[in-house]
Amino acid sequence: MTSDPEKNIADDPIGFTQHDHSACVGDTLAAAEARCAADGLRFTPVRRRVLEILLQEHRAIGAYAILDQLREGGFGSQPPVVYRALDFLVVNGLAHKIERLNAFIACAHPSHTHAPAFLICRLCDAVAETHSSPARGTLGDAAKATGFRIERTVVEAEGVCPSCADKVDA
Amino acid sequence: MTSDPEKNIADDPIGFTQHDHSACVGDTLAAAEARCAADGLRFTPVRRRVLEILLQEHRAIGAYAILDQLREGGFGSQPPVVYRALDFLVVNGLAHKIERLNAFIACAHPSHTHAPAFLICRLCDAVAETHSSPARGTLGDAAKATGFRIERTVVEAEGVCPSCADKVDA
DNA sequence: GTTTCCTATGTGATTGTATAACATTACTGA
DNA sequence: TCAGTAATGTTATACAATCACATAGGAAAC
Repeated sequence: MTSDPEKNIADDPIGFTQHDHSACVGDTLAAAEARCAADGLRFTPVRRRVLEILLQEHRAIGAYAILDQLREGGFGSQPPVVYRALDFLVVNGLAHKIERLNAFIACAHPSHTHAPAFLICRLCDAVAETHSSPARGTLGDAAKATGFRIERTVVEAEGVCPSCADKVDA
Repeated sequence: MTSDPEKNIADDPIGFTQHDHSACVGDTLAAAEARCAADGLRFTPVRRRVLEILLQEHRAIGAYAILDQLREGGFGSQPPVVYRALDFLVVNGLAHKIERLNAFIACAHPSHTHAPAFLICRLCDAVAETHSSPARGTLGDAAKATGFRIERTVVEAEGVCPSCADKVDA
């Protein structure tokens, strides 16, 4: 499940589309660094490395898989190390947790705050990030009717991505 | 977190409303039994007991909490016992998993198939079930645009239920 | 420049969640 | 009755997350 370096350039499905992967890693990392500096947040080596791992993987990966990669880089190898870094990234909108998978993924749109939603392929585990406004629509109506105050939403769709659908149909 | 028998009659918040709880347990259990018989499914003692536990609790509870209660009834006491029963209930629409909580809850509308959505109170852990049509709206549009085929959706809103909001404001 | 405080990290231990693998039992239908 | 399948029992283990406490590092006050 480790990313193949051979595939890093313009050959990796993210959000089910192709793109220049190495550039996207570098760009996002630089953007994250800039934003942390601007907001007075400390973008420490561990946090940076964890975000880098998430960006390279470009699919949802579990905390312990991240930990394995951290270990190789000489960082602390105990679970709290990775969970603290992930918590920082999630709280500051640089990563998201996919509840369905108990796994994490780098945010695809870190620039603006949003209510993220995910499309999860059950065959290849690729995850595409989009956004939703669940507070509008049926759910929002139900909340309004009962007097429930929504603070945060989890919206995750499971199914088959176009690339895997092609393979299955073939 | 175990349900208090004293509260079982008409005094338990479900979906943030009051109702006759003992009747709802019995009725739902009977309905489940009837439906399994009709569909050729085996509503075995363990499965029945797990559904009963979920109905009595009427909030999301973890697999191991269920296991503790199973044990008392002389059922197998190993994790697979409860996970298999839960899987049966979830697959057949008699229970749902709340991904956000890694916990399970009896289905509130077992009669008709639906895309369930949940309102989760972060203060009292009460969970209300409603329904959504996430395939319509922003998420559906994104899926359509990328060619993703949605098979199942997880929609969970976290926030504060009306009852807890009253207490906080007071 | 040093002291102080707060934040972040390192580490060991533990708890909670979930599944793999395999043996055994029990229902169903030929 | 027998074979096949579905369900259960049980051991072990993998994966997920947190607690508690010690140590180090950076920022601000003095």
